[in-house]
Amino acid sequence: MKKLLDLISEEMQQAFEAAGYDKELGKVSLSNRPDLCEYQCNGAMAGAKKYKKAPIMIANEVAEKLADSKVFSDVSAVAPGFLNLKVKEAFVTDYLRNMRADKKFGLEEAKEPKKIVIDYGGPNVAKPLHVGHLRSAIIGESIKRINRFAGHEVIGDIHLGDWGLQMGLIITELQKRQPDLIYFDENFEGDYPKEPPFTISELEEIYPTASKKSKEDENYKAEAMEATFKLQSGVRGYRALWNHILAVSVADLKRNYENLNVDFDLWKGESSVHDLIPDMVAYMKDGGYARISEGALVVDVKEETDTKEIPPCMILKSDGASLYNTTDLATIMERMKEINPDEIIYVVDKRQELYFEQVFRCARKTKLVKPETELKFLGFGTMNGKDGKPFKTREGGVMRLENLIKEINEEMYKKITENRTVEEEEARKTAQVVALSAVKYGDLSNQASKDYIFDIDRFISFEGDTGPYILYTIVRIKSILNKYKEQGGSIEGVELQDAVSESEKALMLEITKFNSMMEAAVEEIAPHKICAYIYDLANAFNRFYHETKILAEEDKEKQKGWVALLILTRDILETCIDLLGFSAPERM
RNA sequence: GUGUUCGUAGCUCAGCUGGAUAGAGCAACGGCCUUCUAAGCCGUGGGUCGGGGGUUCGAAUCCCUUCGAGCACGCCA
Repeated sequence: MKKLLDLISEEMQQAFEAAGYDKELGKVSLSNRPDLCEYQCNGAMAGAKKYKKAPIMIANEVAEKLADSKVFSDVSAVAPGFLNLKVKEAFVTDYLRNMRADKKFGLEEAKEPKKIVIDYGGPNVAKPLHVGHLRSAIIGESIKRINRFAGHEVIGDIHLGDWGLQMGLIITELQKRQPDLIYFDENFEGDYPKEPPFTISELEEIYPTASKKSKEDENYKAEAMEATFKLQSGVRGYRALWNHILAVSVADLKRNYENLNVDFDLWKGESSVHDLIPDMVAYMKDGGYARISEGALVVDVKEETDTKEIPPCMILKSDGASLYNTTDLATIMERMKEINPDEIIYVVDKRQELYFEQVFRCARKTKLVKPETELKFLGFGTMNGKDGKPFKTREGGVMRLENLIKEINEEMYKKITENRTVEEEEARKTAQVVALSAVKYGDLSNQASKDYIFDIDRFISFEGDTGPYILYTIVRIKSILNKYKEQGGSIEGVELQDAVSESEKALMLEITKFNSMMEAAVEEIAPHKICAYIYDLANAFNRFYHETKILAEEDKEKQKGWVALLILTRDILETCIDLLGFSAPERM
């Protein structure tokens, strides 16, 4: 569907042309003076110079041509040359009817659907999720959904940190604690047990202990590196242990992400590409891309146009070991081979921007990707506490994600049960749903690239620009629709009617913005635009709600029109929050 | 040092490819419930858009400069 502003602009452009001016001048935008008009056109002022005419004269001539317009109910030329516009109710109604009939409420699906891989989440195996993982999960999930809605094929990959020294550390510590485990018996040739020799909580305790020891003790560190090497070279028992670690850890991660309403299509990790590394390194050497610098293997990625020094992209460390770059490049190689995406989006902490710039350039230069493959870095800012410094627990440690969510759920439960009687089970459930909206909306309503202040009290508030406020609005609509049905009304075949009040028209005009908003959100990868939109939409609805008694309306046709409007508003709001990654309860 | 992002109301944030009087929310104050969820709605006060220059008929927005803050700058991920 065409965007409303485009339709209006076309009408205006015809008028400009009819009056003898360049039609390009007839571009219409939203009014920035809602007290004066709904839309405005500034073309007369832009054309004043070209036609050596006072802008107001041009505006007047154009306005005359629009006297019988089917689109505008009011066109007035105002000094110094603004064209102030109001649209006809029927024109808006017609547009909304088309929106209702359209699957995507008027958003045109991508003409050439792209295959997009989104790399987000990025947790480490055997380490609990902490607040640092929250943004990547929330933003990545939303972007995945937004792109799918726009008609693209999207594959979400969690990209686990499941390889390297951290695994060696765990195995080493395990060996210290349980040296008799069959996995450490080099002569064992039978099948290893199916049950892991540890639980997730043990695992989560083992890693920090091992990490600490290795920092204090050289010998311990050497052992861990040895274990890492054995694992990577495929020693059976080590591989079997690693598989246990992975399985236990992934099960726990899945549970945690599920609570966040986040899921991944692929659970690949650094280990997935380990075997590809030798070939890739050989390819880079043979292709003449890589050279030795200070003992390390690097690919130069600086370009003529750089305003700063871009260091080369390191492929192998001077000790010959692989590093972050190596696995990331190998992952790109693997993705191109197995998925062949048109685009890969990395949802990563913005501090890694330079690093990814190097990786992207390297991938291009070495032709790991096609020239037309887009590699996008979506860096997000830090989640800070109220003091403006990185978010910490009260004790100053890193906050576990699970605990944070638990705490917020508890706060929300308290709020919900305050001054009202709700069944325990429903209250718990509702609290969880509303709490998730609070956290996600709190995060996504900020521009991803900026740091933001994580203020629980503000986010879980039901007042103002918050997730709970949006949910409350949806629940209100649902409640009216339910009561309407209880009264014997049918929602089948209800049809939108022309607005009869200011607030109703304002609500309808707000709804019409959906497709242009979505287009921008997709184009700019900007979930916060959806937040801003639904907040405005919720406000417009609540204003309308306040002055319109729907259930008490005598005129049944009028009432049906409102019911249709309610349904459309609800559907759009629910579609939007789904794109943000949360949902609304039936009651709250 | 180099690069980069940012600086908008007391606080937290919007502000699209330059347009009229710079917007929300919170906090403060004042109204509105015998009627669909008052977790709401309506209203009041609050601003040198960090400073200075420039481009333009017109700048929070574009350019330059300056001050201030964050972040990144080869063997961590």
